[in-house]
Amino acid sequence: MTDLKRALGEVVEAAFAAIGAPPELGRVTPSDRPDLADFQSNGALAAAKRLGRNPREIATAVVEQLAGDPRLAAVEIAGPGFINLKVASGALSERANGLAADPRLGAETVAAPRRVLVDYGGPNVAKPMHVGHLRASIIGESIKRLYRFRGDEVIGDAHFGDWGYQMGLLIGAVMDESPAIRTLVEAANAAGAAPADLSPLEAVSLADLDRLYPEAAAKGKADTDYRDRARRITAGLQSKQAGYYALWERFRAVTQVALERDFHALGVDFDWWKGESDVEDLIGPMVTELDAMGLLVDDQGARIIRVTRDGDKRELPPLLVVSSEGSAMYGTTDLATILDRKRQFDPHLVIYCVDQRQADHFEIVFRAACQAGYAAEGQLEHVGFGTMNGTDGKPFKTREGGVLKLNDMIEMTRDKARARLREAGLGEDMTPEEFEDIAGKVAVAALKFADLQNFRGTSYVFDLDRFTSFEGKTGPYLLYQAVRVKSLLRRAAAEGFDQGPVTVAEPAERDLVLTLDAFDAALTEAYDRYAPNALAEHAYRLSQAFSKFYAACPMLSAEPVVRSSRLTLAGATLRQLELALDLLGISVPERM
RNA sequence: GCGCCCGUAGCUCAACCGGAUAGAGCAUCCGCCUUCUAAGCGGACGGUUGCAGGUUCGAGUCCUGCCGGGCGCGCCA
Repeated sequence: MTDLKRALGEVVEAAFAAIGAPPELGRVTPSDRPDLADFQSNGALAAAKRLGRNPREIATAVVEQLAGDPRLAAVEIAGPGFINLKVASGALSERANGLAADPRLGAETVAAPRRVLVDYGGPNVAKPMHVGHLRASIIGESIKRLYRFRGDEVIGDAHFGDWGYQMGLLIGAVMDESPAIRTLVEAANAAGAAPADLSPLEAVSLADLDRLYPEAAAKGKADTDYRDRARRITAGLQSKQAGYYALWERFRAVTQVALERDFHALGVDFDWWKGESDVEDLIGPMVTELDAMGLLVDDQGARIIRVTRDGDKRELPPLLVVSSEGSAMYGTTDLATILDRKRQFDPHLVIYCVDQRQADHFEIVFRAACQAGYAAEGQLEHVGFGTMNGTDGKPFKTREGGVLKLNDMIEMTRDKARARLREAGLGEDMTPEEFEDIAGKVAVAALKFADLQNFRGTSYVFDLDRFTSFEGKTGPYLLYQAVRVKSLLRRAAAEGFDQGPVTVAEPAERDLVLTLDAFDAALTEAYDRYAPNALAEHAYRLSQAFSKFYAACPMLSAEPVVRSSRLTLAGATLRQLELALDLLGISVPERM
């Protein structure tokens, strides 16, 4: 089912072709001047330049070709040669009926589905997630849902940071603190078998790890012996010594519980919980293979891959594959992960939803992967995002200056949502469970919509009061609109009112149908540019268009034919809005 | 030093291959609830798109320089 924009585009493109102009110039876009038209084509101006003719003359010739199209109520030339198209009400009604009958509400699927892997979230073992993980989770989840909805086969991978020197540091620190654990780990290492009784490990909590890690990291920097011990432990873990491994598994387990709680609270879930540890065994053979390909170069005692290319504006650092001390580096693991994913899933596209600051790192890794033949040019995409800042414009910190834990942020937002609901006098007739459910949904909507309404590349200011406001361009406003339609439809159903064929008559109805029609264009843009904000914008516009329609066009009290037409519009709006919100990772309660 | 990103209304942000009068929300002011959830709707106010040049019929968008801000620049991840 084609939207009006594209259907009209085809007609105008054909008209351009008919007069000997490049057809692609006939592209139709929503009008910049809604007072004059619904759609416009600017191509006559460009065609005039190419053909050396007068733009208005070309526009006139094109308009003649369009004459008689029943979908067009008016075709006019304005200004220097803009072609303005006004859609006939009949065509709008027909389009509305098509949308209402379409389970996808006008959304197309991609012509050639791909296998796509979305790498997002990026939690670390032993460290609670903090606000920095929020954007990756929100944006990544939305991109995953969007790609899947458009027909691609999509895997979301949390890509756990669960390996390396940091683990060695922590194992040492935990053993220092707990003699019981030290005894257990050392015994298991000596025995070469997993401990029979794991119960002493249960004392290890995420809070302990979170407390110990910064101390251990600091000590490791200052104290050479301490660092060397951590490295030995790391090596022991990597060779899977039973005691270290058992303790590490405990780290993973306690972390995952907290991560799942946070992700669940945000409505984020993954298909894969793979981590750096999963590719550990691949690294040795991969290095051998890279060496055999002749890609590895010895440099200052390390083994590197040079990735500079002709035309680079500056010299990009090489990929450090093996450090001078013989260990694999961050980029090595990333490269091995690319190889692993190729073997496991053979993706056409891997989307890395990671902070923009890692742009250079990914460029280096991607180039190396292409050189090694682990991926083709364009198959690896770093979808970077900006930072979330405090009201002072600097990266967000707590009042004490520390990093805010994600769980605390979610809790703060929930508190705010509860307070807002109570202020509005809502929830008094609800069970505590329902109230909590709604508060949770309002909080998630507030956080996610505040994030996703901005283009991902730009940084934005975190302002909880603004995000949780029920007024204006916020998540709670969108939920309110959706809930209002639900309430209306419930009443209509209770009265036994049916939905029926749409007849577009009022201006508010025209605008609503035109907005509904723009859904696929928003999805396409969001998909092509990895830009959920295009979809967020559409959801907001749809809500606004509906709200105007709601104010201008009474339903329950209207004549039966008008009523059934408007109820169909309301129903289609609700379904498209809920769908758009779902693709943003936002779910709508039944009532508020 | 080199490189990347950013600079749009008082504030927070948009702007679809370069198109008409640069749009929303908040804030401020004025209207609208005995009728479907007013968490809403209508209206007003608010701009030399950091500055200076250039390309173009046309520039927030492309190019050059400058000013201001953020970030990154091999043995952490």
